[in-house]
Amino acid sequence: MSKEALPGLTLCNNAVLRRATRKIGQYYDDVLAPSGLKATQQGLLYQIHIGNEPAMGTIAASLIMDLSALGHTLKPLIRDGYVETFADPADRRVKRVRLTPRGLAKLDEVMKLWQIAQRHFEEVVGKEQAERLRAVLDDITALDFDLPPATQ
Amino acid sequence: MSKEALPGLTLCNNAVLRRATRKIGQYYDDVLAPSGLKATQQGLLYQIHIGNEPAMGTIAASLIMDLSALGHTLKPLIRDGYVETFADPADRRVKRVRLTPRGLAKLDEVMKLWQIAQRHFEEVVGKEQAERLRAVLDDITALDFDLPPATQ
DNA sequence: CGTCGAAAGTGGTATATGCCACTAATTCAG
DNA sequence: CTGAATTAGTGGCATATACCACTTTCGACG
Repeated sequence: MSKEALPGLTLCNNAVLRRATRKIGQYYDDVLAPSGLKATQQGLLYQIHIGNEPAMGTIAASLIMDLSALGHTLKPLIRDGYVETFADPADRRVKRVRLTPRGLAKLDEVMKLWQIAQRHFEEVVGKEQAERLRAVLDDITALDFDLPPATQ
Repeated sequence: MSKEALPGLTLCNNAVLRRATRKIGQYYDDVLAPSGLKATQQGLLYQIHIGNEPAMGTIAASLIMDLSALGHTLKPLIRDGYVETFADPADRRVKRVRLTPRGLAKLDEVMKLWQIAQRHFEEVVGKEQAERLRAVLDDITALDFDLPPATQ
């Protein structure tokens, strides 16, 4: 009996998504490795870069990520001097984030690797297929799954 | 300028995948919450259940997950008495895994919640769309992205 | 104004995952 | 049969992510 005989592996939307994320994440991480950054960190630096000194809550919302998780994820980047934070003068509850010059340089460096990873990914998967995948994922991500539909 | 104006957010295959995984994972976790298990744990219990007292390496390979990561993930489940391990008599390097009776009961319980989550997900996303998504993700997951294509 | 509830983050705790160095058990070449 | 190479897991360390209880600020209201 081949492994394909196992049911369920491909039935759960969440499980399939997770598994794909591990695989693809592994691939991007491997390509970005020479920079010393993980793909998640590259993505976060980029997100900060394209934002206008975004507030933490803004970043978290964009990435659909828990605010506290973002705080934790940011720490290594602050520790390594790529990112710095400062209180919004208009509302001291708000903490804004920006790249340091060092962080900007690092982002340049890692984006070159990202382009290689992205290009090869699209070669292997197919540009159309990749585009379609991203579109579908974006659509789904934008949907509203109210909690329990009939958690009776 | 709307948030949609930001480039890149939807350009990186890995970032989009990760973001979707956070969102969908959140949803499944929420629905499974009454069981006390996370969706990852439900998936792992299920994987163990459908395997034939699978070896750790076998599980890790099926889930495309690092072997040591699997070991870590298994610990809470062992601690809570849902899962037990034993050495393969034929090859004592191999450690096999199985559900305890308690684990089997818990799996039954959580699978009911999973069905609710899964059903509602497919209602919201559309059955066809969900199937297509899983198929594409499976395809991509099966591909071989040799490391650096031209990491020059 | 003072009070009170909402909003934004922080810290602690727990799971999810990966890498690396190391150990134990097997396999295989000679 | 013995020593080298391989295979399966473990443990430590680091990042990724989430939830919850708190603290600090704001803003609204009487």
